[in-house]
Amino acid sequence: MIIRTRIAPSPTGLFHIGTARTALFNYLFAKRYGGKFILRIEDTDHERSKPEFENDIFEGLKWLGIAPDEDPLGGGLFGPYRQSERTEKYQIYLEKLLSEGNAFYCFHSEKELAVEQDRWTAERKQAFHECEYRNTPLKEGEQIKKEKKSFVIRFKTPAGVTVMFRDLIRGEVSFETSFVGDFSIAKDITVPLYNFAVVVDDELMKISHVIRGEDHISNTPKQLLLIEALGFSRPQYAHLPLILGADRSKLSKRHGAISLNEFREQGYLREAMINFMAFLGWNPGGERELFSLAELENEFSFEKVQKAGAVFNQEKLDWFNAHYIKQKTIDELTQLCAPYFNPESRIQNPEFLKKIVALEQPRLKKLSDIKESTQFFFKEAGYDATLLAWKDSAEEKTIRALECAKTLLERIADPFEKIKLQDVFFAEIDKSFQGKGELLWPLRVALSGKKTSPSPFEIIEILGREESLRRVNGALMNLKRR
RNA sequence: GGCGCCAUCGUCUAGCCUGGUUAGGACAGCGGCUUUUCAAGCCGUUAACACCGGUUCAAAUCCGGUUGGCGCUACCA
Repeated sequence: MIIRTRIAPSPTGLFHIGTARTALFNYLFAKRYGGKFILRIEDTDHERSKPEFENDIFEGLKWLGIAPDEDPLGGGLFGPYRQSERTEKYQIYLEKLLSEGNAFYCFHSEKELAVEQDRWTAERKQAFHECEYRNTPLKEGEQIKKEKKSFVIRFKTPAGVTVMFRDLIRGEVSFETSFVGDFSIAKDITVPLYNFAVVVDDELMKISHVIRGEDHISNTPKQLLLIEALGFSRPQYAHLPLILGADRSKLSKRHGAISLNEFREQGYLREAMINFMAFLGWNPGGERELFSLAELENEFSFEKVQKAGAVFNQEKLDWFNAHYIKQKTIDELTQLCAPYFNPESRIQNPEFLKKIVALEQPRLKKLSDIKESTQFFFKEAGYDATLLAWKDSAEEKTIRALECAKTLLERIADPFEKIKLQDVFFAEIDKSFQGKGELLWPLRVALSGKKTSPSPFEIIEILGREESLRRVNGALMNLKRR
């Protein structure tokens, strides 16, 4: 069998992390077995679909490096790949269902339906729709349709049947049709609804494996029923565990689902995103955690996919990101950081930028951190004077440390070499200091205004003697004024 | 409410299928080292089998139940 997997997002919102993870797993499975990965846009709901959201999906996939083999942009043998362009195809099967008596027109109003639902709830029963119109002959239905303005096409669900399927991740899952009800499949002959459209598309696009989120499990029996009525072939199913928020509920747009492109804008590397997402619900079993996309393609299997939902852990993502940032060469990293520098730094020459990127590399969690963490190279930052004191050392000691640094700086001729600078400092250091931290911490803060920054010697080297002296003096004044 | 899915450290998870482990790793936390500051790195450490029963010499592992969590419950996808 030729493996064909697909993702079918609806462009009604940004391309978020859950969809991206589903895409990744589809891609990995397809690549693992030499199959095709397809992107289909589910925009049957025209009003809610927006082109910019569709674009967000294309861009996100491209950025991750998991571009589909067939999609609305590049096309393919089974297009079109946008549901809004496939209406005639759905119509054929809708007519088939109708004429064979497997579907019917339902004329209940939304209000009537709501009343029925309330009744079921009150009786503590399943709230499915058992339609009185299910046995109305098609001819008669079409007649009523002319008079009534409100109607919907429903599937005539056979009663008392057990629908069973083998999920690649969960094993056997079964549903009783008596709990499914006569579900809607189209608003009209030219307006198909989700459950029906997917089934037709999957058949026509020869999809062999449907890999999607666990939230679709309860749609599966409906789709299976349609597949059977239409005489289609069943794909294999794999329902992925959900990605959860910190409160363990499904990550959704309204709470915490950040779009993939937002991660990119914040400066998360694609390598980190891929590695992190792969481990959200999957684990190869060994102790290794660092995998490239290519390595993932060779390792992926459904047996190693988790059944329970996975909480999205930003700290772990940051760790992956910091790791991949450290792997970059200075040239690569400088390029990646370029868009994040503040405006003043743009005018600097590339060699200078490379120097400060190299200095900050071990401290970077995401690329956008570069702006904030290198700002002090361009402009003296304001800071709280109490930050100047190392641990709990006394204020006069801090002042002494800075004065010591000042005299040393004044004595050294600019330009200087880093090693020499450090040697001079340590040779001349006032012996009354407990440890060198008492000198180095205040100096570093005076220069950078930050509690985490590169070494003072590295900063002085870049800032130069004059600017360094100015900042040390500034710190001194700051302290004495208090 | 109904239906479905699920249940190992705070989080991601290994182990479960094929019962016997000091229940392993990673992130975060904490402590230390780096006889020089912030990081980084390295080392160490805290911390879990939801509960109750059954089977068995032996249960995280097999079976049943309970509890809990989540998902779905549209003329959305």
